[in-house]
Amino acid sequence: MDPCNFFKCLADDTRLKSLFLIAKTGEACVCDLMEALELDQPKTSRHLAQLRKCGILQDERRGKWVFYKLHPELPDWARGVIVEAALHNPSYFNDALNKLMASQSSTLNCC
Amino acid sequence: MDPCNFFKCLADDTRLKSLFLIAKTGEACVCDLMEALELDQPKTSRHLAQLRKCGILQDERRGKWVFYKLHPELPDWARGVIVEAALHNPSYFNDALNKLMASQSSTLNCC
DNA sequence: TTCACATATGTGAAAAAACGAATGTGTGTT
DNA sequence: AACACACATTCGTTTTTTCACATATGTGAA
Repeated sequence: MDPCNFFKCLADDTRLKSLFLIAKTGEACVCDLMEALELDQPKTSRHLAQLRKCGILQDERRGKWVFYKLHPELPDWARGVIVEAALHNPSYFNDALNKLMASQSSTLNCC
Repeated sequence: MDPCNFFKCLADDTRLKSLFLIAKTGEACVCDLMEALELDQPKTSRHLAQLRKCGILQDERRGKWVFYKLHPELPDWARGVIVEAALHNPSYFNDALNKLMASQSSTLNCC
């Protein structure tokens, strides 16, 4: 995990918010992230793919859906950066987090 | 300090190594950073200026030289990100750090 | 004031990253 | 098999970032 590449991955609004949301909730599927961040599907998917390819996220398919979580082998310092940054910048993604948690706890939700 | 902009500032080899060097040594002047990182002068200066303008670094002129250090009002979480990342990635900038410390401790050095 | 040195900035070109739209792939259902 | 849905990827374009080169500014010494 080259530190410069790692920070490049965090240096985008879509990716950083996705990471914060996933760090806070443990995991999330693509459709919930799309709705929480109000993004179209290809954009969401492309950024998640980038985070997966560099080893920050791990994906897991369950039926039709794909869930993303922080990669279990992500180095502790890198995980710490994400968690601490999320902890100290709640206003940056609070709206999205509320939407995401509402989806995840709703029985009406797709997944 | 918007977290996305903060990470954008770290997402470049020159800037990240400069920050790591400054975090490790406390402060450094532009000419020492240039030599340690083997970069030309405008490139070094431009990246340091970017870090200064976004509030990560503070500059201080002493005679002909300008010294940079981490900004005293940098939020703790942001300082922690830089310090922890540097601590866990020594091989990323160790060569440059050795050169920098050699310059700083040499009486032959310019500043 | 003139000069040498250290640092900063303006400019246009090149490289890299992000984008939207269309299409492809995998899965469960009928 | 045919279909609907969730997600991934390709492609050409636009935007953003980085770069090298030239030039400007600030400082101390002669």
